[in-house]
Amino acid sequence: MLATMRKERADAARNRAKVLTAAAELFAAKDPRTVTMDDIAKAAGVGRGTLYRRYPDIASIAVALLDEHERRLQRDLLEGPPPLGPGAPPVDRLAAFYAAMVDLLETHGDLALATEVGGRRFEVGAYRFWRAHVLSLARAAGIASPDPLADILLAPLAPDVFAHQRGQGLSPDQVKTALTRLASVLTD
Amino acid sequence: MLATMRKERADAARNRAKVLTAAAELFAAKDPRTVTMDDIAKAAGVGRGTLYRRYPDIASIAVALLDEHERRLQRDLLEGPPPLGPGAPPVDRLAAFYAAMVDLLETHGDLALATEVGGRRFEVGAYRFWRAHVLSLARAAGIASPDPLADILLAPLAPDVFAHQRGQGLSPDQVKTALTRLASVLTD
DNA sequence: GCAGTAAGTGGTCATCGTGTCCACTTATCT
DNA sequence: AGATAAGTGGACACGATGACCACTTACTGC
Repeated sequence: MLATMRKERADAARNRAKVLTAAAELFAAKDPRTVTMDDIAKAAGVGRGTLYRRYPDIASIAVALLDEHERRLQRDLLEGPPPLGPGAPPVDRLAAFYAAMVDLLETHGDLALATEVGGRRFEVGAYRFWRAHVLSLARAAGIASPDPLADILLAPLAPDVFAHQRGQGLSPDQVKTALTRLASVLTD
Repeated sequence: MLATMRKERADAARNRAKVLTAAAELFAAKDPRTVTMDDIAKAAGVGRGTLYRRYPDIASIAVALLDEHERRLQRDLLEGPPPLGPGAPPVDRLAAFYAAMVDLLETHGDLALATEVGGRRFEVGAYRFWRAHVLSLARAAGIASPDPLADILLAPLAPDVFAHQRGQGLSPDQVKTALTRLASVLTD
């Protein structure tokens, strides 16, 4: 019952790669929220059916592209060196997390925006991970009821918020500084 | 040049009212983000063209409905009694603003969600007002560069964030408490 | 009152994106 | 080589958008 699983067909793997690179280029080229399934299919040179076989919607494609970058950060948060990883005070760890997320948004903000279509932001796995992390930091800081605070502390990292700030002429460093101040709510 | 302006026709005013009440009911009845122009036109008993004459999109209708409620809060912020209005310390004013916004979201969250379609959240007039208010509070608190902080402090009030928190079982009071803690970043 | 006029009305139309479906092709296993 | 299931891609139906325009109606100045 475990030997019956065929490995992925070679042409399927090739198409998967073509789809992902084509999608990445499209997301980077124009407003990610206006990219359509048809655009990606055409750019990748595959049919729409092929696209829908693996990805139910645009957001899934963007999530697949973001995945590897997010995984690295997630690993660093769990077992990397302080202040990102364990060992530093909660306030510093939160500030470090904020800074890392700003870097992530700065380099892959287009993908992050694309994952937002349909308003599924809170349902993707990554959000739950970030939330669990912030929640544990808040607990470690001795916050009484940290649950409502977790979503509040994550809200400023919403892709559209960051994009808006960048569009207003704010630099990533300015945002990082402001977020570091925000992290101080874990003091007391 | 001022006598040449005709007043609004009686039937137009009647239709405007029919549209607004019908839209309010629809937004309250189902997920506001799934309400369509056709739905509203049908429910109001008018044609689609009539709808588009005054409102370019769904968000405009929701904005029109939210407007009066938001205006009252805006007036209180500018000239109401403390701690909402002038007179109290910035931290307390921010906390009071947060509490008032939670109440607004609790009673009219459906409209707030409807104004978000198309991702125009930062372009509507209300956002600029809230931002200017928070900005002035941050300045009054002696924050060095308050501009990046303003958007960050407003992010937790995004309609979808609040809706998500409510959906997770959090009560308005819990959210208010957490936001009050957040307001303490204006201390120092 | 009574035209004249412009605002208002409502249905139709073209367009676009979505997601499903299915007949056909092709890689992989035996 | 033949069987089999995975994979492919184009066609299709559907739903929503927003523009368009011929018709109607309420206000205007005479």
